[in-house]
Amino acid sequence: MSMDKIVALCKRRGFLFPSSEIYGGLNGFWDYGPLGVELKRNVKEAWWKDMVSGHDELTQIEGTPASFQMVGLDCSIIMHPQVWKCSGHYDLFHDYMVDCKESKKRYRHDQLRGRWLKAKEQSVFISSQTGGEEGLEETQTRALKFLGMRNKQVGDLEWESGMVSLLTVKDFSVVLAPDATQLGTLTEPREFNLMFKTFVGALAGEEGAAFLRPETAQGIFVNFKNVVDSTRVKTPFGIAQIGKSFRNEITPRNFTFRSREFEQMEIEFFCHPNQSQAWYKWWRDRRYQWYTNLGLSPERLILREHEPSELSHYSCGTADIEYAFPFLPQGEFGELEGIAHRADFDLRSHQEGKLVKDGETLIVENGADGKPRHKGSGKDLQYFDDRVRERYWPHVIEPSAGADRGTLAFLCEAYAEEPVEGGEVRTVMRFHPRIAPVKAAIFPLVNREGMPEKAKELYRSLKGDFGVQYDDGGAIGRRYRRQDEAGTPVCITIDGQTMTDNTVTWRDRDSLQQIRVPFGEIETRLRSLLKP
RNA sequence: GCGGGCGUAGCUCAAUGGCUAGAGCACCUGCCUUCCAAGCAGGAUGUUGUGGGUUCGAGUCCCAUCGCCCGCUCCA
Repeated sequence: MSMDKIVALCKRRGFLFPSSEIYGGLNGFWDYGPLGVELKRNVKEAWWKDMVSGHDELTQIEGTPASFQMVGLDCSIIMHPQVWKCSGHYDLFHDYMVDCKESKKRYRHDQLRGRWLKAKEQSVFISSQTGGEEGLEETQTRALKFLGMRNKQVGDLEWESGMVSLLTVKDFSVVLAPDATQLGTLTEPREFNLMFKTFVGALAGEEGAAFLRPETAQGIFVNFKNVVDSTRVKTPFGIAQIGKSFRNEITPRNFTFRSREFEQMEIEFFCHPNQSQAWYKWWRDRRYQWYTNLGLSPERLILREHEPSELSHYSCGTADIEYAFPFLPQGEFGELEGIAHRADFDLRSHQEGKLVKDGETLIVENGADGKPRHKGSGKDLQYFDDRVRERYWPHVIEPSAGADRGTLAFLCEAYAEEPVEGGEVRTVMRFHPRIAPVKAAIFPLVNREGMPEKAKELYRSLKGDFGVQYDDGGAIGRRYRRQDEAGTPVCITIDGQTMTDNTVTWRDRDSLQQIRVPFGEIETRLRSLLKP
């Protein structure tokens, strides 16, 4: 299925528009139109209902170690800057980059290193991206080439230092960049920030610098104590949040898949360390199931467990739920959701200071001065279980879903073109009724003989409880096709027979079947269609 | 960030540097219409992505810029 057609339908029918389009658009930002906003709201509401408000904490679900509670949260987008230092985002997302004017390549300033070499009466810095033995070899080869010497003249090279970081180099005019043939092709280091920087207070200045959150999860961790103290939740329990996040993606691409402003649906699930592996597996499988329940085909949806080498420094298990988007090459998948076992990394980091892995354990990362690199809050974020009088940092399972990515996957999955009688091709969005933007359309078969009045009466009676549309424009077939493109599961037509026996035509979007349904059954039928 | 391609009506596309930028579909109004984009009559639709330049004359040629797509890079 071609992505172009899906994008075109989204634009034409009002699912998605480029942001600020009349001014030429803005790369990495998108707007949801009238149909799109309903679709995305339905996705978010299905998630919130299935994960939070509809959760039964009294009953133990089969396959889980225990019953559990779920509560929600909605925290501010701008938080104390220290949050992002302790979470690791500041270090991970905040780099200085240097560009090579000759090779057009870009490097992280702190990742380049090299050796000083005496050459032609001056000192030059032969740089490399690799360290260790490999780096020594590489700088040697490059030095020979740069000086136009033969391999057997290796012994004549006059090295003035071992491998040192580019950070120690002040004068870039004597640096040979890793892919350059001449000196001084690197630009000055430029700040490269994947987090959106902003300023709190009317007066711009570094002391007011802050960041738009790159994820919603940290708001949950920093409110962990507040929630525990205010709600009587006991482990195991989860805190959920839906909200906007912001990342300065280098290459926004693939429609809304990689946007700079996006919405997340995240859960931090706090449990006893002994049970965390069991919970991790259960959440992973449950979240996969959620997507298939809402219509994503298992043929296009995979649950991919990360290789140990792929894992973040703190994680002891991560799985991605990935969808075979039409814009990806055959056999490739794009991430919809990550389910990570984060252990006690976050709570401890916000208490003690940013942690790093030391062998199998996590310790506070120290700066050059021997003090914590990023100081924590110092607040006790341990959980005290007064049922067994035990104090501990709960381990955390984090199912983190992209609302826009999920919505995009549902759009791609729903899109279908199929031949119909008469050689025509019909375009239909086969949304699960729960997420369909419009639940039912109401038509009078013709605009006379009391049909419009009867149809409007039905429309008004349903409008309060369901997203329904009224349409009396053009021929009936045209109206059906219009609703097919919007993904409306049911069209209800008031016709001549309605006037005599009080039944309507109930037309199914996918099968095109028409049945007669008594007026009084309409609401019940719609309701059962929308059951989870 | 680099390289390539593209940008004309809501959509698909025309228009040799030269007349008022057209056609089909879709859309709107009316008529007609008893079930899957039917018919008839009429109607509206454009700063040719944007800004400069060359030219008597630019949708067409040049430059810049924005956006989209593809590949690389980057990121994870």
